[in-house]
Amino acid sequence: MNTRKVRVRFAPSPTGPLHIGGVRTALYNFLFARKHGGKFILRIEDTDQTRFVPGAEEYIIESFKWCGIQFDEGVTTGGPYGPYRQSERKAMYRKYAEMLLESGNAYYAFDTSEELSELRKLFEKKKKTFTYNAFERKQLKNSLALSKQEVDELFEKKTPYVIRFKMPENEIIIMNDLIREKVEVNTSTLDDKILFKSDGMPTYHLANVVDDHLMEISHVIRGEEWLPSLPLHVLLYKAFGWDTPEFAHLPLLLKPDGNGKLSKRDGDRLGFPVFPLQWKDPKTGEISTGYREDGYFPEAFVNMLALLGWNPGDERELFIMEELIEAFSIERVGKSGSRFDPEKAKWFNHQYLIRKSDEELADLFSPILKEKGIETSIETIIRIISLVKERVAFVHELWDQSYFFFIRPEDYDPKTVKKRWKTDSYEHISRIKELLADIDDFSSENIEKIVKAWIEENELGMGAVMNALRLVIVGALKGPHLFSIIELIGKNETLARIENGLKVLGKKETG
RNA sequence: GCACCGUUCGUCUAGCCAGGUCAGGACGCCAGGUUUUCAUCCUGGUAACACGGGUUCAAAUCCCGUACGGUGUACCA
Repeated sequence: MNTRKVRVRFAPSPTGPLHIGGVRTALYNFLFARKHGGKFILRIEDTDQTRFVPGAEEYIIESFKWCGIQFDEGVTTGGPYGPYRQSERKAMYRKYAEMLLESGNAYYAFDTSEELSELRKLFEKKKKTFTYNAFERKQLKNSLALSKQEVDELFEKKTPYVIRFKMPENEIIIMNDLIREKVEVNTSTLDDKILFKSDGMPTYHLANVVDDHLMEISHVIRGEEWLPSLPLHVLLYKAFGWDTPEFAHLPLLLKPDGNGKLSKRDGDRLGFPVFPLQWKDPKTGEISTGYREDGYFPEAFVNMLALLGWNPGDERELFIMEELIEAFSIERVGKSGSRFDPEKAKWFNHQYLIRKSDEELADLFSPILKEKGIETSIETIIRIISLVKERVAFVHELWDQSYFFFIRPEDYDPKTVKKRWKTDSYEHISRIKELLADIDDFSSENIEKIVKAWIEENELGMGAVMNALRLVIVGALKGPHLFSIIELIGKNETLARIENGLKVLGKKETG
């Protein structure tokens, strides 16, 4: 490893919402930077004007803010290496392309996109692949094949041109990757990539290498989809005479089922988000849900992503950001793609939820209650949450576990009625009603003591009586400790519910 | 097609570099326990070294091949 100051970057293209794979790449960069006391930079790679999507950059920035991933330099914060948006750096790239032209590492090419795609089709018919390489470039329209006079003529006629990298022939390039170790490739299998487009913009390859150098990036940590262009990048550094940074190519996130990498479609199909935040497509108006909107805590989301492809080497699974920074190392990132598992994502959220204080959860749950038209004190909400929070993975699921604290049952689960409302249930519950009416200390413990004593005195089955009582109080056989519910809803409500239950359920005739 | 990368329970993974473990953990699933119910929780169980060769006393671990999968192959990033 080199001993340079650690400077890493995340360099998204603002072509849409950030996919969770991208978030993970950024996260690993962030963790790596923090771990080594380095800097983390956000650079926007918007060299393709045709694919620019309004709102995408803002979306990316907001996503990281939500995740707690902070940048030390970049479009948001500025910094000494700016500008951090490639469209604003446009003027400088040409110079670098020319340096390559002068050193003989690049050349002009005048072939049009149409001509090239014709060629590709032609080759395909012959079951071959067209590659713009050392062999083919001799018969194409470029400054290597054409005479100086022909080239000058083309320039005079203002013929559009691109600048291509002159890929050397039959050289073995040996590269090192922090995750994959040695990677070898023969340059003859590569092509003369375009570095500079006819619209005056650099392609990714040129802009990326130039900016990484200028911004003194020490480690390039990016997705595995870039591994095939690593030799080009290494050759580019060499052609410029620059030191190469260290490289680490992260494995991809795969679909939960079937083959291939995780895509937006999988989320729609299987019902889980693939984006951190909700995204509305500005063109179609289509809305894709996000982890934030689905009720995930950012800590849980980050924790889940961190463990997808990386592990600490011991058996810990729950990490807050500080702990991730402490434990992270690029060497412990796996080599193979990870299937995304929505079930485990929920489990992580559950873990974070049960660790939150009742007060904090109450603050989050209050607006949901308000929306349902429930008016109650925050103290009550806190007490209810303490009773039910272990049962849920998301704040919004709290309602399903607690609505009966607020709403008197109107109907009773028919299956339970059939099974638990027995011949003498009416009698028993009527007696309990009288019993409860006389209790002054309406605490869970006291009520429980009295009711249980009564059941024992009368030698009745605990299950039979308690289930019937639960049925009239809750409306179904579910929920936390029954006496806690009774205490919370209070004496008046309890008696009213029992009365209503008796009225609706009535006496069951012996059948 | 070609190039590169990869392959341990259904899933995330430990173990591989420095060969010797009943191949460990977590999610899920199943069973039992706890409980007045449901859920939680606890305990237990389920289940994997892609295949074939080699090297070796000994291979998940080292080597070779095959299969399968992924990515790339744009004037996209």
